[in-house]
Amino acid sequence: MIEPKWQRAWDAEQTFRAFNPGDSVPEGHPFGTRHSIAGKTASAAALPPKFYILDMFPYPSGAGLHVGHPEGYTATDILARYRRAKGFNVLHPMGWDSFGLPAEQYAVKTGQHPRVTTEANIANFTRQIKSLGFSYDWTRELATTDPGYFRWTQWIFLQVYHSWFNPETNKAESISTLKFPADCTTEEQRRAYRASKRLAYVAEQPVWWCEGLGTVLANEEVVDGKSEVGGFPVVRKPMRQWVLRITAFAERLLADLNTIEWSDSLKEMQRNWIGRSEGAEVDFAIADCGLPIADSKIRVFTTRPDTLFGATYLVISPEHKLVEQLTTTEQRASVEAYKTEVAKKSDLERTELAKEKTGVFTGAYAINPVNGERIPIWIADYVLASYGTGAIMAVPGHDSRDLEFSQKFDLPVRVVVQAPAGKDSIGFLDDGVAVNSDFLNNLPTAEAKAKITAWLAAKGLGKKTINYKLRDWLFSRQRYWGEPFPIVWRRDASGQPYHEALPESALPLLPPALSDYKPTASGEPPLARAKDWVNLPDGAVREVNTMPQWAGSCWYYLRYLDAKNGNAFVSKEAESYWMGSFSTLNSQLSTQSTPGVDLYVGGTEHAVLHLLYARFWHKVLFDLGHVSTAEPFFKLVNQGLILGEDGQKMSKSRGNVVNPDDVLVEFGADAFRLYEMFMGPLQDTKPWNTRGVEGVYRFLGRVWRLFIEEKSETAFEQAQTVATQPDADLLDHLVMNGTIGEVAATPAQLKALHACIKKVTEDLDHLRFNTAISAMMVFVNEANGWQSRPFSVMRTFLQLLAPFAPHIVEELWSRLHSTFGQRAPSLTYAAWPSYDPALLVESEIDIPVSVNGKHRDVIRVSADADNATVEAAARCAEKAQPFLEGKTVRKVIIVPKKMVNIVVG
RNA sequence: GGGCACGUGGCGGAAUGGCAGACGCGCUGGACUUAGGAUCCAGUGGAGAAAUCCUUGCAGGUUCAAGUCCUGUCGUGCCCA
Repeated sequence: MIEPKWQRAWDAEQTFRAFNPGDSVPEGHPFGTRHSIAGKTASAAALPPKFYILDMFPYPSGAGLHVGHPEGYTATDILARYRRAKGFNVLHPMGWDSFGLPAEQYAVKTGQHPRVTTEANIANFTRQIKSLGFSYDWTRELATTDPGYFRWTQWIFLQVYHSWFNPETNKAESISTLKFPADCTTEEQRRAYRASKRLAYVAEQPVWWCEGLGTVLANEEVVDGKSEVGGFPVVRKPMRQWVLRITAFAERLLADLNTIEWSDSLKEMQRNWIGRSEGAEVDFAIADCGLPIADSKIRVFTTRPDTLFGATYLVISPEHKLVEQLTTTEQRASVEAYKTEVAKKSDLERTELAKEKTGVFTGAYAINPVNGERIPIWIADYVLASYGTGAIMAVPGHDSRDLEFSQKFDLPVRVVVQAPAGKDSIGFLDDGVAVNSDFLNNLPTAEAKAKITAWLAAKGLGKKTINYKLRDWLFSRQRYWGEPFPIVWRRDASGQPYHEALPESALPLLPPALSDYKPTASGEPPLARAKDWVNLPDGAVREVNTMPQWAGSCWYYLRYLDAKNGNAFVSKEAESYWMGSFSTLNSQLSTQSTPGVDLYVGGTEHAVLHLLYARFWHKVLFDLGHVSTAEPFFKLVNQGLILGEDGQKMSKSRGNVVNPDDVLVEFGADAFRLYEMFMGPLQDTKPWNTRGVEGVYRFLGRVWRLFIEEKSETAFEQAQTVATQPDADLLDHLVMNGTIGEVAATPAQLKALHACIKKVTEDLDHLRFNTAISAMMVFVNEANGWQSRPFSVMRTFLQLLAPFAPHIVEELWSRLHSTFGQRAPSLTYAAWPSYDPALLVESEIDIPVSVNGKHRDVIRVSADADNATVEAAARCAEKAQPFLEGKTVRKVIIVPKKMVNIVVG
């Protein structure tokens, strides 16, 4: 009853609305009152420092919220409320990542438009989230499926499309700054040249093709080489796809990790994903054996050019473009058979899961450039076409995969790196000393690398190269429920197709209405079914792929800044206020705002892809001058997973899923929030325990009874039982606890309060919610024993609890003030209490006494006692005597106010 | 196989190198009560009657002092191969 009452009050007042520069603040809004701008237009200078605290927005699934979602949301909500009380202008928004596969699959099955499903799910999520009392500014709510939103997703795609990466400036620039090479003279050539340089380009990329279903499948739809639906075989097949040139930004994505406050493990994951490795490209000539390409070369990438003398064969990927020409007549059949086999496997199966190496000899030979040796060329699936040059030199002596392969196929192994004494040189992977390597002999690995690289470069046989594991971003999907590309295809004079961007005025480009959401029989995406939509009157044909779900989530944090803007994805003023560097105004505040999103909280499942893609788009927007920071998220925290009561991951099949709705019915939102935070550190994985909820529920009960007379509580409950429906008037039965009065606080009471203020404040600054709550429990346990409870002390305590349990505190706060004839000020914008260190000082302190490091006794001394006094007291400590008798004191260590250690011999 | 993180009561978890186990759950006893699965009070790492001894996965090391720092080892989790 209390919770809906206050949720309605917050809604009516728009308590948590964040104001942009230029907004007019309504008369009487508590934020305006606090900062003296009520009834005025808020200029950036008049607004207090900003604090942007962001949750990863959810995909509104049909299953509704589970207890994992609100963990992060509760943490951010507590911090948002805390920051408001500290005087910041807090931006704390929520929205929906609403494009996605489940709604589309449901549409395929039932014919129901995904928008209908999506809207119903959003309504359910909204209800659930609102019932938890989170202080979101709902005026900024957004959904990626809203045309007013994806219009700008499409617009940003056009910015990417119209840009190229200039290696000289190391930045994205407008395609108009791209200079054409001299031999680009015709319009067709220039168009093709630009197309080859754009940040959004078209390429043939391997995708899962399922003949049985006549469609392309996503990775997660393929299980054990078969389609998840129907169990039909699938193969990898190259298809025309849109790709974004994220690899051009690899170096900056790597370097700028050093400018942001993310956990080390998260940064490490991003670094691993980008996978920078320094090495060399080396050209191997193909030995003349009657093949038509005797003058061609095979270029390999290696991180260990120093082992070149140990290369005893080459391996190229089965998809390598020279395979066809290299294969001899005798080997053709086995090579073809192998290629068919490999086409069924994913990259993961080929590299990580492969227990046994497979491969086939092509029949061809290459020449090792350092020693002229003829070495065989094999194809094997452990070499991927997409990494490096799609070919490697195999050094079985010093590479574990090459070693395995050579053992299986009986290929020669040569040691070229000497392992330190005691270790076997065969299979030695670390740095050592070069041997059997002619002019590299006796050089340590690092020097050998440098020397051979220089040697290769001088001879024109190779060069130093930096390679990244990061691939360009495959950006098109063969789906209905995603953003259509604002792109059309035309044909030039010679009949060659080319792509062209739609003008901005054509946005938003809406998907066509369909009655059937399946891909077409010929394997084209569902959009191809809408012939009227696809074929334009002037003969142009629309792109029928759609964007991936990542597109909408790549920039949503920017749209929140100015969610209703119809003229721009975000206004300059809003962007620079919320994302820009902190202002020097209001410098009296100890904690400054940071550039970008001040705090971003979400699960680890997005540690790589979402965060990398969003950083990439942000950098493009930054280069093009649309945003003012190079990085979007300054500080990022991953909340830990919440497991089921059985300690297992929550899942429907295990039947251990906890539904927040059920917990709310029994214990209420405040207890739920409090428990989510009390379970343990935010970042840790921890199991749910319903008994624990009862614990914090009892705590809230104790808080309630500190303030409310127990007899009136009983009267209220009886009236409630009689009442036919919940009625807020019943709350009038409640009477304030008579122990609370406007009396002076005793030193002990002040000390309890100020110790609590100190602990809660410091813990909130470090995201230590669990210990903050325990500090409040300590306070309540103590206040429970007080005969007289001063109004001022109890009032301040409520402020500390308010961010955690806002509903019950609002109720107590308003009752407390009205009981003492005061009008309750806004709890949300009441200034956060500060503590007085002087009140925490003890006149006498307990100091532990150890003998030889073992704890023996505790002495009580005056807090300002000097070392000599403390030592004298320690030597007399009763329980220490048996350990001192008959011994010589060699040394006495005194850490002032901490401890005494007597060393005896 | 490599990298990173983490191992503390029956459980979740606290501890700037300085009294290990805060706070909560559970458990034990008591009070109040028609009732207690409400509330309040007391106790609760292990052994022991007690003094006292033992105790932070295991084995070493540094230090006056180690859950905390270092080395090795075992186990768990995550990421990468």
